[in-house]
Amino acid sequence: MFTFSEENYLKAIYHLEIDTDKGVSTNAIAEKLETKASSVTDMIKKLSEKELIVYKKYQGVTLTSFGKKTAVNIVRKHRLWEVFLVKKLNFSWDEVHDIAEQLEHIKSSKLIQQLDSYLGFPTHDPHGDPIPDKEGNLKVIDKRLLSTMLKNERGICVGVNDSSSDFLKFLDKKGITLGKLITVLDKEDFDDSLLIQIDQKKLSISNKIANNLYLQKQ
Amino acid sequence: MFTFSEENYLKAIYHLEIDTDKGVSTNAIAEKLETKASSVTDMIKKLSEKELIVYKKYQGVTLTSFGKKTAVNIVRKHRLWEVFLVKKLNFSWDEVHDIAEQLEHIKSSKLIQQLDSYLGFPTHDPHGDPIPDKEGNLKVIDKRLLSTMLKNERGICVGVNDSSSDFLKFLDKKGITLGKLITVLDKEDFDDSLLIQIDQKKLSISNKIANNLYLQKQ
DNA sequence: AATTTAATTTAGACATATCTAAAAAAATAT
DNA sequence: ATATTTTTTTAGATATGTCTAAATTAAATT
Repeated sequence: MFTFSEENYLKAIYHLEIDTDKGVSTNAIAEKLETKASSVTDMIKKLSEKELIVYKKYQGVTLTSFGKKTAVNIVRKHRLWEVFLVKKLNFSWDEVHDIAEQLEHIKSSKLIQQLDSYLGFPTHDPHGDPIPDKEGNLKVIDKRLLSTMLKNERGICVGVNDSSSDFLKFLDKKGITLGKLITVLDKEDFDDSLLIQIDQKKLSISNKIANNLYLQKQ
Repeated sequence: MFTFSEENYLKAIYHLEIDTDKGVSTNAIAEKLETKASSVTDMIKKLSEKELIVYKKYQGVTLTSFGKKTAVNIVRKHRLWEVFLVKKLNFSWDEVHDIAEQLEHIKSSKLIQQLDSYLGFPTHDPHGDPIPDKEGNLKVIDKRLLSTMLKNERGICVGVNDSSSDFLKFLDKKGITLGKLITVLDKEDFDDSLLIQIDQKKLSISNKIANNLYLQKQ
């Protein structure tokens, strides 16, 4: 079907498209994939010939419906494998990304179908990101960044914006995991830091942290 | 570490080395991997530079201990994934080979360690082939081809020589699975076919079939 | 031992995916 | 509107892994 490289480009474009309404720029893709703009241009031509993306010179790219379907399927595989690693093989949520990056390229629709069923058709991965179903539909939940919440508001922690191992380990250390109830006790105007309540503890949280935590408002 | 292609060559050489005491020939590798001898020569040079194999022009190749260790690890991963697919994801034994060919290249020692533990440290894959342990040791069982057994001898079916989907489906159809007791009722000199007893049934088995079934003599 | 056949290697080509350096186009600033 | 900066593309190079066709070496046959 497609090469690993092609699949990685499609996934990158898919994620970048979510954050913008215009086309995705060559440089944005290069940055995301840690490669050079010239390499991106080369690959863009190839994906365009295969009708996975729409491309006009200097205009940025957008996924075709075929390209989007393909990209969503890769995301689906990535997130299902992450669930498998955490739920069945006892990995922690900060260890699974790199392995899932490999597993997402395994080609077998039956494999994914069976894995999905084996895991009980999960709707979210260990970081709270939604898992597309077989048709590519996402269960989007109404979530807000902790940084946008006001004093005395509260919500359940349902996701992270940054899945880096360092950030996730930090959350573990502070006892912040998905499903925990968080209440904003105070906001500090000076540095936008927050005083939050979680379990019995009070914690001071920097704006950078609050900008990477999603809550579902209660 | 190594590329998929390098790993596939190592695995092929490993399997071919078992059947011969001399070096493995270029043509044998080419046939096994369904590629051309010239491509094999190219790859041989590369593996030799990396000290995975010993190679002298026109002499055939042998794995170094480093090469063998690497190859055994790939075999280990392949067979563990096969067990996973059959035991956990309800695949049948004739469906797992191609998927395991992909999964065997996933790089993560922790993944394999956890998978091994999750599966209960299996010693054999769904086709009866032994799974090397972490150190690369194989539990070799004393098995004989059904075709070498004499009239009135019997044994437990413990493995197959040919893991092709067609052959395995044939065995399923005849009710021949690992663990079954098979008794040789008669041998036909004319075509070397066998009359065997399995469960309550009597079956006539061609020599080609008998040459691909391993029994553990009772 | 010479000849024929088979196996192996070399030479040169091609496709994929990447890169650097330079050129071209678009966006921004003066 | 012109000049400058940034973005994007092109041109040409490199590495991997493959191939065909030709040359070389080894093995088998007479």
